[in-house]
Order: sequence, then C-alpha cells, then structure tokens
Amino acid sequence: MGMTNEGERPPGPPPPPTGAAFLLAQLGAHAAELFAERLAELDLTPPQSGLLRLLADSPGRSQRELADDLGMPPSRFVAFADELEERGLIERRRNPADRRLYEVHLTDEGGKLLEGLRKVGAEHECRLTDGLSGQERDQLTGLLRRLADRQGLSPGVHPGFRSMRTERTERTGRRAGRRSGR
Amino acid sequence: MGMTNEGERPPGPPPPPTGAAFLLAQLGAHAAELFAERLAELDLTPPQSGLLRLLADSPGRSQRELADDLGMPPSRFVAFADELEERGLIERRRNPADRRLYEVHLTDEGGKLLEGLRKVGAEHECRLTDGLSGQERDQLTGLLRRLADRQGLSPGVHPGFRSMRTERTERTGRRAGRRSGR
DNA sequence: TATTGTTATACTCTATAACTATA
DNA sequence: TATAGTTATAGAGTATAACAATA
Repeated sequence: MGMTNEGERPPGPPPPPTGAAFLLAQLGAHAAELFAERLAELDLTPPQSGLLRLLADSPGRSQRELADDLGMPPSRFVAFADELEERGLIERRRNPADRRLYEVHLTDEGGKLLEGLRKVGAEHECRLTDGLSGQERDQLTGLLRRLADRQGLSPGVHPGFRSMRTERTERTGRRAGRRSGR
Repeated sequence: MGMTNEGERPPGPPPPPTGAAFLLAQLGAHAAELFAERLAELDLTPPQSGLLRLLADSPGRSQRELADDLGMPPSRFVAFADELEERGLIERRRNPADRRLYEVHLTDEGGKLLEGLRKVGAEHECRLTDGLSGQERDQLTGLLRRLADRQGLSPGVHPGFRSMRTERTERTGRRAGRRSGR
C-alpha cells in the first residue's frame, strides 16, 4: 500500500507512440549491432573497419592524426594498430623527414579486405532498408542527411567509436614483440 | 617503396555518399549522446531513465524480470537499483505471496522525476528533428517506424542499454549498506 | 531441486601518466 | 622545450560463479 501509484497509469497523456528521436536511437543501435555482426565474419570490429577505410581515403598519415580521427587516445591506438599490423593488413613506415612519425598505410592484403568490406556494407544497407521502395529509400536517406547536416555531423565519422570494443574478443596469445628501435 | 597504394584512391567507385544505414548509426549514436546529456541534468543515465519508464508502465514486477527487460544480468541490477533506491526514486517491497521476490515500485519522488523526464524527452525530440517541417517529421517517423517493425524491434526497448554506463560517474562514496535480512 | 536476490572474484578495457627518441 | 610513439599502471565496469533464503 503506501502512497505511490498502485497499478493504474498516472493521469496525463499516454507515452507517445515512440517519436522520431527514440526510433533513431533504437534503429541506430540496431544498425550498428547488425553491422558489427557482419564485420565479425571478416574478423573485424567497427573501429578496425573505420581505420581501414580511413587509410584507403588518405594513406600515410601519422598515428596521432588517425587516433584523433577515430576518437581514441594515442596510447590506445598503439595496440589497436599492432594487431592489424600483425595480421598484415596495415603497415607502419618511418617518415624519413621527421623520424618521430610513422606513416600508416594499407597493405595489399588490407586493400583486398577493404573490398570485402565494401560488399558487406552494401549488403548491410540492403538488409536494413528492406521493405522500402527505391523512392522511399531515397526519401529516407535525404531526410537523414538533412538531419545529420543540421546536427553538424561530419560525413563518414562515427561518434560511437569512442565507446566501442576495439578488438575482437578471444585474443588468445599476447602481442608479438615488434620492437626494433628500443 | 612497397607495392601498396601510394596516394591515389584505388580504382572502382568512390565511397558512396553515405547510405541510409550509416546515417542511421551515426544519427542514432548522436541522438543517444544528446539525450544522455539532457538526462545528466536530472542526474540520470539512459538505463536509469529506462527503468523509471518501465516502472511507470508496469509497476511491481520482480528484479529479474526488469533486469531481463533492460538486458542486464540480475547481479548487475542489484547495485543499479540500490542507487535509485538510496535516492528515493524507487522502492522495493517484499512480495508476501512469494517472499523470494521484491516488487519494484516508483516512489512519489520518482514519479515527479518522471515528469521532468517526459519534458526532456519532448525537448530532445524537437531539437533533433529541428529543420524539418511538420509534414516531413511525420514522414520520417513513419518510415522509421516501418523499418523498426520490419527489423523486429520491440517498441520502447533500447537494445543499446546492454553496453551502456549504468551509473553516473563521480560516485564518491561507497553504497550505504541497506541489508536487513542477512 | 529450482529460483530470487545477493555478494565475491577475476577479468577486460580504459585513461593517465610516465618515458624514449626525435625535433 | 615540444611532440610522436610507446609502455606501465591503476582504476572502473563487467560477467561469472558462488551463496543464502525461500519455494
């Protein structure tokens, strides 16, 4: 008993039948989750795929720049890049002009994986917009793009990387020592 | 040096101008982030607000049921509920019929906070769909709802709670012991 | 024996702050 | 002195697995 609501809903309007904001958050999380599942088939996490795409667009940048773009501290970027380098997907090259810097590049194998990544992305797009006509899909994309613009979201950068698992689970062995200049 | 791409983009179509799937993930993360900021003004996290709303809709359910709905293990739910109970927002009542169960209820204060929560939600909705006409907003909401339906997303449940900070940071003191039947 | 609530533990992930080498 | 990269460490957050009480 007590003086709190006992079973009936309190007076006032019923909860709105789910507005656009909530639907966006819900669908966005769902889209990210689904995409992560597809990426797992390529043994990639979303941040890893983000780096690969970044390197395809602008190769040779420094680790710090890339870490900034991905929204992670440079210290975290090291192990993050280590794993991809061990797998032969990316490559560090000393910058001769400024020997403090590493230029990070995609390897040939990394480039090939990027192709698979594009395919996964396209399939994901289809799966997610399933049930919409071509016209409706365009309509939706247009509205979303306007919202993203209005909200100041830079195209192609996913803010959620900040709080995302950076490595695939089940990393059995420790990182192989790759130190040279120490 | 090396046989990898040296600066030009590889052949093939340029990256698509950001499809609907990516925009959804991006906007969804943005919406969640923005909402979390507004929630912080009420000293609430998204999962906490989720529980409050859950309790408003169906009071008196057991901790296990609620934990399941929120997508967290029951063990985690304990501390989660402890904090809200200490703050006087929710209340545990023994179920006399089955003394293993606690009925979880909203307190009066919790109900009052829920009002503020509704207001924040409405403002958030406006802020996020800013720049759209009323007709466009309806259009967008309709499309999103159809997608959510098609994807099998239950209305009102946010899958992202699973991987979300459950408590507000800067908890200075430890939890006050509230044990009685031990 | 099964289930709810709870606690304890061990583990993962993270940021922070040092430290090295280059500039 | 400042900056890129790196390592070490300490802290937060988590799931898992025990445990107690009740059924």
